[in-house]
Amino acid sequence: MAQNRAIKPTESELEILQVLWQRNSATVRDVHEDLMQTKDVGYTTTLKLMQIMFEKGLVTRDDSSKTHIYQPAVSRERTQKHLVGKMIDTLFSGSSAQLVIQALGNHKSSQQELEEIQRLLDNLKKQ
Amino acid sequence: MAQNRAIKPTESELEILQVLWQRNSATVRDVHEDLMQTKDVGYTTTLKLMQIMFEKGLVTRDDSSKTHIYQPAVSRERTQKHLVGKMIDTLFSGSSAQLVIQALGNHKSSQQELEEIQRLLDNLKKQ
DNA sequence: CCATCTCTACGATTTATTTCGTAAGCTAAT
DNA sequence: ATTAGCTTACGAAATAAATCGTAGAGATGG
Repeated sequence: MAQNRAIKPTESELEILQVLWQRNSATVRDVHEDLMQTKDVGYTTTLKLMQIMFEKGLVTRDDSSKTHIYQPAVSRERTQKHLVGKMIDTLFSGSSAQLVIQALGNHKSSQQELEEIQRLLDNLKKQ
Repeated sequence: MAQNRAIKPTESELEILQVLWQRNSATVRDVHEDLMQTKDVGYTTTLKLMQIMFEKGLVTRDDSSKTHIYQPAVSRERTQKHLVGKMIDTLFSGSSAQLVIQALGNHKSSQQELEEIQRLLDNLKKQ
């Protein structure tokens, strides 16, 4: 069981995890350059955050070479599940359908994605 | 345009807004007692938070009588929209469909809600 | 009138989060 | 070997959020 901490990355940590999930593994510089495309922050800030994340167990790292290589230690799915659940609770009074409606209504999806949702919906309706 | 601040309630503020949205208007004590059902926190903490929210413009209040009466100043819908949008960005790489799938998959909805989603989906597919 | 209760205001403290400067160690190129 | 360029470690400051204690005002019931 061990690492069963509550998954609660902060905003900034989430941004970093986002990058790590995408690249699967990355150095501090990789992450930092990625982040710099959207926000302006010092290199050591990114470094520090990633060190803290390591301490918290949010990421693992390979420090066998001078430049450490980081990987996410929490899965994207589990984190999504956790945060979506929380949002449903605190913002949608527990109704996942309301969240779905909100998400579908205000943000466009491709035809293909809509099909995927349709299939899922068909399944749920059968049960 | 005036009050076009970024809507960014903190965790605790969101809990309070939740209560206010539900009741439409409430005193600090009302809110506090509601919150106490799930968390344990001092009365003055709730008071202070609500005062801060007032300063930020997240709530309005009627202070014509000694016991002030608060109301939400931001709509539930707009707040939902904002936060859902942010979540889609930072946690689902911009794919609202992924969020929908996550929400539908992990949290049960009533048959009726599924129908509502179906209708919405039909509409979207037509366009 | 007085004690008690409930409110608000407000300052202070604590805790969490983000940010960055500086130092020191490697490595590669001069 | 010296310098320039990266890298990590680490402490500390700045900012944000949450929590609470205390004081004082207004009402209420004895």
